[in-house]
Amino acid sequence: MSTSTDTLNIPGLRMTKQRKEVYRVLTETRDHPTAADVYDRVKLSTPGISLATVYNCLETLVEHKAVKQVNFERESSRYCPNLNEHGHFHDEITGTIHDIKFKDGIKLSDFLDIPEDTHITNLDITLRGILPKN
Amino acid sequence: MSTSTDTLNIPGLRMTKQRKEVYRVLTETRDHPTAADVYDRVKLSTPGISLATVYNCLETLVEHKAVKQVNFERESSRYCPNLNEHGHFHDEITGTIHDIKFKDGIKLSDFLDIPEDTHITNLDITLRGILPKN
DNA sequence: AGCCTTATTTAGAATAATTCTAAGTCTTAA
DNA sequence: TTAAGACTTAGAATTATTCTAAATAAGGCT
Ligand SMILES: [Mn+2]
Ligand SMILES: [Mn+2]
Ligand SMILES: [Zn+2]
Ligand SMILES: [Zn+2]
Repeated sequence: MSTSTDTLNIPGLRMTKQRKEVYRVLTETRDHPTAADVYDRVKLSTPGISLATVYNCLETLVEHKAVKQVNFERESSRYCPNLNEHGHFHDEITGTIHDIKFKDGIKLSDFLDIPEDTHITNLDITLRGILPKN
Repeated sequence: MSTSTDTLNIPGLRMTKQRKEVYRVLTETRDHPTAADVYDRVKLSTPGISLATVYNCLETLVEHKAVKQVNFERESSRYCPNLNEHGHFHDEITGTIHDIKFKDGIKLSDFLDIPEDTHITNLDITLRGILPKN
């Protein structure tokens, strides 16, 4: 919940102003913004940045596993700085997206029928729905 | 596993040749084809069909819950005639996509931390990985 | 500091999946 | 039969994203 003030550092990468700002925007408000959202926010502090650079920075951050890319259906990709394994819930009333934790100690094979020893490299769980007592 | 010979019938919809053929192609080979794949296959029996019509038919079938639309990351949508609730596994070696059953009697809240009484309208689970002894 | 090499950024063009538009065709129900 | 509406079609448009090529910035080294 608290904002880390550590500077992002990825070995072999130049921590340019643009990369730092894109990353800062993602950690500052964890609302799963799209690239266009990030662009709008970064422009406030870095007016000269281009949308291409925002896409480049996001791609770099994703490649280096500093953030996650999250897709809902065929909408624009969204970006998430939560590196813990988690799913996403899209609230149909408010439009907000919430991180969903997996129950502690649960294994994929506890709820999915997958062959023994399958090596899972990626797992995406996304839900849409309506929260109670809304 | 057996192919049903029942004709698809959706109340209020005209079962045109195009819709029947698109649906037949989807049930005939359950390999999760893209719209372009479906187009190629339907053209064999219905050479005059247009890609727009394939998209229209797929959209109609999805809207009426006769088939499911499945998305992997930002790839082209794929289509699946399996109406049981299931997830998808994308085999990174062969590129094939497999349906994944949920374990019997499992509830979402058994493995996900969601507020009580949340009304889930949609659930997407997709995995990528490598099968054993490949 | 000045110079060189390479990474990064940038604007704009290109791409690709999908959706839209408008016109033609088919179905169905009086 | 005929009119209304449903459906299909070709091609244009849209939109998120990626690509291209030129400009700039960052480091490393002297
Ligand atoms: Mn996210
Ligand atoms: Mn599928
Ligand atoms: Zn998240
Ligand atoms: Zn399926």
